[in-house]
Amino acid sequence: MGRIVFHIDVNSAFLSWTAVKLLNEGQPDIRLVPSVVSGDPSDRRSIIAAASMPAKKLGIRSAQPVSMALRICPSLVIVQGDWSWYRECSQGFIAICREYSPVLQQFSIDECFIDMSLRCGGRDPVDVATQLKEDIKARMGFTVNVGVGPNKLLAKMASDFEKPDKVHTLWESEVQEKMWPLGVRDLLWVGKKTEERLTSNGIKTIGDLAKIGLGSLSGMVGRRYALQLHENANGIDDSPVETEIPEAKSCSAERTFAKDLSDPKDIDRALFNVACIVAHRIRRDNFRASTVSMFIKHSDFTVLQKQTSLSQPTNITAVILNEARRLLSEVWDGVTPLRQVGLGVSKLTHDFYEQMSLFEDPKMDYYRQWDREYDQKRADAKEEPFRKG
DNA sequence: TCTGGGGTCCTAGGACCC
DNA sequence: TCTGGGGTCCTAGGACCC
Repeated sequence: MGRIVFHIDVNSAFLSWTAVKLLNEGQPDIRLVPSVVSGDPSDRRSIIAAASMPAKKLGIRSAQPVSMALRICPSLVIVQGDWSWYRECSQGFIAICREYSPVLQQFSIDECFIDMSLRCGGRDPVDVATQLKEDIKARMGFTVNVGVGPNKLLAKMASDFEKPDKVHTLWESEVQEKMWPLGVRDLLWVGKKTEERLTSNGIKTIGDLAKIGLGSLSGMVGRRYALQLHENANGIDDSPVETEIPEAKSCSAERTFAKDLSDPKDIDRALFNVACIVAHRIRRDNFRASTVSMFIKHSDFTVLQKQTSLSQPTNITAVILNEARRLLSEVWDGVTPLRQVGLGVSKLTHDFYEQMSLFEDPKMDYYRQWDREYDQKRADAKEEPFRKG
């Protein structure tokens, strides 16, 4: 008995969700006109998080700078994103999917897989998928694509076919006809770099990838990755629908400046801000971190990253900030303009057997108090999720 | 046109230990 | 004195995802 997996993907998620919110407020449906959702629209450097179908028809795409989209379409409607509303919408459609199967894996804020192997009850999976799609539309007010296949990979590839508001299948018997003619870039896990490497070797379609020998593919992308690409191009994917939410492994925050900055005071202020955010998030989720990393992005987009291990895991803002400052002084000359600074922590643990050192810095008590007050103030404030979804 | 913010995993070299 | 091999940890960098 083969498996049946659905992949549910919200169409232009942030844009659809914003449209529903505006409709609730009695405003016109932005899905019907060229419109986009962005971060801060007043920031010249903000980019597009989602575009409506009419905007897409004009060539406006996610990840484009807003300024570029405005040049294409000066009358473009630009709306700022609302994270807490998006979380509500996400939870809503995930809950509906869960009614269809409890074996559900959330893949991102707007995508999930459900294992439907035991849940179709003899009905045509396409009928069940169509019912799910209509159910979400009726109850939530936005549309989704549902991909139906024998595994997660093919279900996800299928949901990416024609949009919006569609159900597509991609069974093993359809792989040749529906997937092999597509460009390699359309295959999951093939990004820009791998596409370049493959096409320069004459591998243009997923079918080319499926048929090439593993040996020569290994020479292009490395053995391990070659194995995965080769299997996926042939429609093979044994990975289960994972219902467990994995523990976070890292937490980071970064700030891109409206203009590149070179004044150490400005850089330090930004570093302070991201340290507060990161430390607050790990405290909120009961973690301590043993590794602190810091990164800078130059005007030309080159990134320098530096990390250090702590002798003891911490969640204290001041400790994290101090390490980051030390790392910054090692990677930055204090003069070169910077586009972005970021700070991350990893090696996260819930172990709280704190080694009370006799020589603990007496300032630690003060730092902890400062953090408590910070957390208190932040508790009611709007908070972005630690991880999407 | 001029490129956000937040994650995961893999690789590769050097240090260190047995 | 010189020669190994294997395992693990650390750090830097790069690829991918949404």
